[in-house]
Amino acid sequence: MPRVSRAETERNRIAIEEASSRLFREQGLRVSVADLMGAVGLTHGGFYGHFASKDDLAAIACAKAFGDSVGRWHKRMAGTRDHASAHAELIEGYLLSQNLSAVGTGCPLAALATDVSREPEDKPVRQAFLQGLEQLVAILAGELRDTDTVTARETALAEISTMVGALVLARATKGHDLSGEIMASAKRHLLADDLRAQASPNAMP
Amino acid sequence: MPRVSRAETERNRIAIEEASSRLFREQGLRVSVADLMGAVGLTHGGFYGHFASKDDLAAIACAKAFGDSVGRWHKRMAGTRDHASAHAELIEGYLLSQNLSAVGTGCPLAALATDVSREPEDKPVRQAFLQGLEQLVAILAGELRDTDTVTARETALAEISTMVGALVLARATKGHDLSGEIMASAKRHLLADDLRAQASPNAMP
DNA sequence: TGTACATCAGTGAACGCGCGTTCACTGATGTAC
DNA sequence: TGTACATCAGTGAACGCGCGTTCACTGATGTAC
Repeated sequence: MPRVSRAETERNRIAIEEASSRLFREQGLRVSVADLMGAVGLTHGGFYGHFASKDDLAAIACAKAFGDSVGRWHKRMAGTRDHASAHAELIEGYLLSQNLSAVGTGCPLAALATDVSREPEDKPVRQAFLQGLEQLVAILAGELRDTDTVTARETALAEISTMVGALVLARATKGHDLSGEIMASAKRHLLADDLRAQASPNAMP
Repeated sequence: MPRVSRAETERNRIAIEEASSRLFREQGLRVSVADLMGAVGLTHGGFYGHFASKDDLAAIACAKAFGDSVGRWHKRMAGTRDHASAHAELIEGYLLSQNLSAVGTGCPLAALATDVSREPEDKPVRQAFLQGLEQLVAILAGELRDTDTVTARETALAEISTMVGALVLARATKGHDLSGEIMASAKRHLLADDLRAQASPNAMP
């Protein structure tokens, strides 16, 4: 039954983007167009009525995944009393053990970084990834009141590296004790840094 | 010209393993059997004379990649005066900017973690990855003389998470300023921790 | 050392399958009157 | 509001291609005498 209403078409487009955002994170950018369309109950042929190419959708889906993360990070910080506790909340929320399995709804940095690094430089998904990473870095740095913004950014970059590395390694070793050890160790070290920062003169808001 | 000598056959097998170890890291576990064989000048049909399956070779190639890393880590530490400088050497050697491009000869943790995490639990490459990671953790923890071995292991796990995350994110943003910033920030934070550890009572060897 | 023959490493066609993208087609939606 | 018709979202076959694995075959290597 072809030719659906305009409202239905728009809903389909959004559904494809959402399903792709999830499936790309779960299975990588190699998921087939047929699988992406099938996930919302459509066939592959209609894909090009919505998107110029699979590469185009990859960039859109990647940006959408970062948008979800930004929203989740803001929501987590909403209930906190100060910058220090907001910062700790972000770290603890990121290194929750349940995030191990939640690849499709989880952080696109951990899910897509390696896939993106293997994409040619001109692919649009690289730009989406770069901008998404910058957004998350800015949020985390915003909760760090170090000596200056340069130091805050550097610290945020190092901390995000730790969080992403821990999640990626813990996922690769899922089912073994090491997996949980990695998550716990990363969390403990990041929060210990927090305590040191709070103890230092310019640490409090 | 089929049927080569036994010595030649053995050399071919080793060449396939070495090429695979490199190609899997560069392009992921999805590299085709034909490409792997083609990389050493053979055709795809002969593959199953050497290996039971592509999954089998993936585990062998992964283990080989970790073996290379272990060798490189030991070589780096060889010229150092004490545990603290050996530890710093490992961090600096890992976060060299030239490692950004050297995916095929670089650390399998950064190159393969996401691919491995997407493999089913029973695939042999997961075991090879787990054992390889444990080897690298043991080496790094061995250079950390914290209060006890448990703390050393925890610190090593957090540090390796930082190193892997930084390399993975820097590769995904290659060509942009952010890429170098990530590597530099991770290195600086890890080495700053080193100084704190050296200043603490049980830090020196 | 020389000969006859068994072995088996590597070849390339074939298996059934899936890939990204294109396109003629269908028929319900949207619109002009 | 009702009718006629143009639009176009989605379908499914088709394009050329590549996938992992199998297998009959080839002919140089290895071995038994």
